[in-house]
Amino acid sequence: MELRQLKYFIRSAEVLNFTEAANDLFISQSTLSQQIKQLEEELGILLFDRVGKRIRITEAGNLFLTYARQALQDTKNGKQIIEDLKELKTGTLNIGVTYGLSALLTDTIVSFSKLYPQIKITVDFGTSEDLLEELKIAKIDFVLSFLQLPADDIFVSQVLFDSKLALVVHPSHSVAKEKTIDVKDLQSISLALPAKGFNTRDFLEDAFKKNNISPSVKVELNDINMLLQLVETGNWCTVLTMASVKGRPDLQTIPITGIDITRQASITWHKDVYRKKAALVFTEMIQSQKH
Amino acid sequence: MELRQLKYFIRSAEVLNFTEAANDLFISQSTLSQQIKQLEEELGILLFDRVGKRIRITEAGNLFLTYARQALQDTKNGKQIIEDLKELKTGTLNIGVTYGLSALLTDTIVSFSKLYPQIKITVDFGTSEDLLEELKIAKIDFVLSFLQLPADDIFVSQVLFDSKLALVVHPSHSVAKEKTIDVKDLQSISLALPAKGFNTRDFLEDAFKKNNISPSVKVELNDINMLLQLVETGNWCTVLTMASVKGRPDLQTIPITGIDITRQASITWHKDVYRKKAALVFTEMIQSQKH
DNA sequence: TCATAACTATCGGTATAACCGATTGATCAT
DNA sequence: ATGATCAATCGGTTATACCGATAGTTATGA
Repeated sequence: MELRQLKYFIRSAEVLNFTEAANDLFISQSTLSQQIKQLEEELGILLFDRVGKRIRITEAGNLFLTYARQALQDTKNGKQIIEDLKELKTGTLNIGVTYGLSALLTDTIVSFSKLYPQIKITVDFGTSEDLLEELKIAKIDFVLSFLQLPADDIFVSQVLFDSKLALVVHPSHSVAKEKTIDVKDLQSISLALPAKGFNTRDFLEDAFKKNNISPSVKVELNDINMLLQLVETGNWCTVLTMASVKGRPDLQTIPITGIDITRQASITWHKDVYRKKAALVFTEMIQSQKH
Repeated sequence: MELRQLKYFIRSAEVLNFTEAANDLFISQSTLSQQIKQLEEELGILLFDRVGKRIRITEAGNLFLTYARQALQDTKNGKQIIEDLKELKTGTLNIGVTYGLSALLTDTIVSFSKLYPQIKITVDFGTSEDLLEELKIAKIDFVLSFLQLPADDIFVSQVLFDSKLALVVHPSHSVAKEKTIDVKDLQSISLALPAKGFNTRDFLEDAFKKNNISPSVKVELNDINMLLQLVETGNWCTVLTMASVKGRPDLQTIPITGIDITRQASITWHKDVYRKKAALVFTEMIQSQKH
């Protein structure tokens, strides 16, 4: 039994005329006759009575017709949901994002949701390591993070935009009046930084080392929001990319001079995993936003 | 898209391993790979991610899986109902019967219904002409009637049993004490007979004519039950086949001598219409009953 | 690190069966 | 009667489902 035969059968049952049904189905009458016969043989029962030059559906045919129609409808529904998925009328988008880039997500999520309200979005915060592991098992569709050498060639990355590291201070802080700050001067400021292991912290640590600078780190935190809350008290400063402080107008960013500490925000995909349309559209929206 | 491909897809989704699925499906791995690919091309979307030597179902695949399963289930249901029909677990039996033979139906309906309680039975009473018309358009499965020349060769008939015509009287009637009655003596008895046009009446009329007998018909009725009710009053007698009075122990049948008035109960089928199993079993039960 | 096993994709060839046109045989309308 | 209509059948062609072999990849283990 094949869907083809069910289609033939249904049309034949509708018009009760093999010749006409065959025309409708764009096949020859002989083919239709054969296929119906084949279906009848498989079911072990006649679906039509051949009375004279007419056909009439049998009780069995009528009973079977319901199920044939249903089966065909199911395949149509299945096709439709795939179309919906392609047109972003359904589905789920699973985003992985590191803490440092979480701030830039908000705007895109808002506009994406407005355009495609039927798409469900889940956001997974985590360290790069955690997220790449999730990406590996396709738990998330892509990872937004700062660029790092791909440890595994099952991943491919592309750069979204550059974002410089800057000193983040509260306006009440004494250095808040400065237009810029030299990297050497960072040593004299009490800093609150992301905990070691955080991507940005490791990058910073590396940059300090290369410039023989030993900053005075007073607080380490594994949560960027808490970190920014501490900065808001005015007791500490921190160093983050500009992108990380997006949407926090109460805080001030002061460019750091004497060192090039530009990070590249990037998106990472699994090499082999199908890139669902929702993911492609979403990342295009991120890239088209100004940073 | 064909059911074959859906089966392949479903099994593949279940074991997430083409090689194993191919074994389960008794096809080669290459064939499975090709068929899945074909399905994916038709849907315009990947159903599986091929990551390394593994496959993983995509979001689209998961969505589609539900519908594929449903479609397949529908065909199974369709097959099952056909099987049930063959096994007499469902379906409808439409019986056409002339008034004269309606009495003999009761016992068979009772025992058939006991054996196959899920089969719905409808009984259509009517004249032979009406019933044969219904048989022609397959509104009924067969006709139980007294044998007559098949006016149309789209019908085929077979004899069920012989049934003699007899005088039907109520015990209170004056002739009730007689063991037999000669056909000539019928002329002296007030008769209530089926209306002209009724098969039995026409047969009787013909027999009377051939024997130069003119009975005194006092009442004509187009309903056998009403006729028998009249006979029960003791005021009239009637002439019917023995079969017609089956199940009426309150009435007495007196054989008519001096004339051979044997009728043949028969079953008539449409030549070309599929004989459903319920109908075949039912008629076999009728034939196996004693008359 | 290298070999091996496990797994999927692809290629070329074969066999099956879907398909067609022509024909037959039947029925229906005129 | 006669032609029109319709389904079944036959023989031949084409499409394709299928297979085995193989390539290419990844995971496993010595």
